Amino acid sequence: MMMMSLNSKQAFTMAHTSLPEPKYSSLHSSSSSTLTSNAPSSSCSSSRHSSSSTIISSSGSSSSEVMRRACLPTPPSNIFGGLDESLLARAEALAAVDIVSQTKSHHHPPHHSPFKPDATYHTMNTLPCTSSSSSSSSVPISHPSALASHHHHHHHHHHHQPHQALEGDLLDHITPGLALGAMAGPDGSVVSTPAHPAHMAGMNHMHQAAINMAHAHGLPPHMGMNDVDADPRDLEAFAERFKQRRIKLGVTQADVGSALASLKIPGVGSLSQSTICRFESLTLSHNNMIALKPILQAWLEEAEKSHREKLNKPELFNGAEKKRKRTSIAAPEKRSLEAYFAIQPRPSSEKIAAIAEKLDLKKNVVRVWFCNQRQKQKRMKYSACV
DNA sequence: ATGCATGAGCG
DNA sequence: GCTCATGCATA
Repeated sequence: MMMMSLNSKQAFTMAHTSLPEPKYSSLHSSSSSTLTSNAPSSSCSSSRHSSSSTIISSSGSSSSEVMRRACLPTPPSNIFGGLDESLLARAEALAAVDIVSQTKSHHHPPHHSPFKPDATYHTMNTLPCTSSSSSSSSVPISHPSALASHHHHHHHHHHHQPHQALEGDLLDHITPGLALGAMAGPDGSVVSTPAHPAHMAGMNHMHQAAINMAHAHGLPPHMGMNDVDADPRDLEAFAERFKQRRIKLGVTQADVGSALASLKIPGVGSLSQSTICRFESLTLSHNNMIALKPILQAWLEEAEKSHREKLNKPELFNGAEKKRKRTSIAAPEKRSLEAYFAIQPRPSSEKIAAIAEKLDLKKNVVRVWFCNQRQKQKRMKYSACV
């Protein structure tokens, strides 16, 4: 498999209504709770979905994602005044149109499965799981101190609050449709993924204190708390250098992630390939970037040091359950969600429920989608900085 | 490289 | 129930 070169780096400067985002407490002491407490899950594949919108028809999501970010149909900000409904309707209409146009211009695998309502596909391959990087200890990093202290240059104007009226109307608008079309439980949500108790077996714990300790311990004095004030520009530069040097060392993102555990920095375990990738591409929050920087920098220095040693004397050693299902939201539904998001990024629970039913998705899926969408907006490159 | 998800912590 | 940091599963 080759990797896609699609880069998510698009310039994009824009004023989205930004975030109020005041605090940063974070810290993650992840514990290996094998419980399946939440996860409202729902019946796995079949179940309600009468909506004709086929789910499968979508697949070119990644590229569209980029486009999406690049050119968001930012709605006039006065929307909340009163034309919300019309706007929404319009957005949906547009979405519908898009669907059509896109559909025809779409290539697609010849094979067409009947279609899945939920669009969730499972792949349960039960690996004996002796995989190499099994240590799934996560590293809850974050810099309370950093955050708390002074840094952060977040400014942004905040956005106005949508009015309740909007919500009401919006719902009214929506509800009728689904009532007729699809039936679902009262709350529409229900069952869900079988719950995968096994997937987070070994997370570790950590506290901010530990992090601070980490700095006190193995990290160069000049970088510990200092990078607290790292400005976006520095982070970007570092990320870039990091990637370059990492590649030069012939190490993959995944390798870096698991190698972090070897640094033995108190409280620092391993990280996933995803996180390393996001760090390099700056698709993490500013704070997360700052928290990770010293750790990755420490790794980089260690790695280069040992690499040099190897070069000097190369001759000395020449030897040598079920898985989580990923829900897939079809393009049409996604467009609708985006339309809603443009109007109201933080829909109420009720509204989420209504949207979920209308799109024939699980409520939890919709809720999570909105959460993730909000997080995306906060990603470094496109929001807070620069 | 990214989409959808989990879970800690905080209200 | 949200925000955040992260991760698994996937394209």
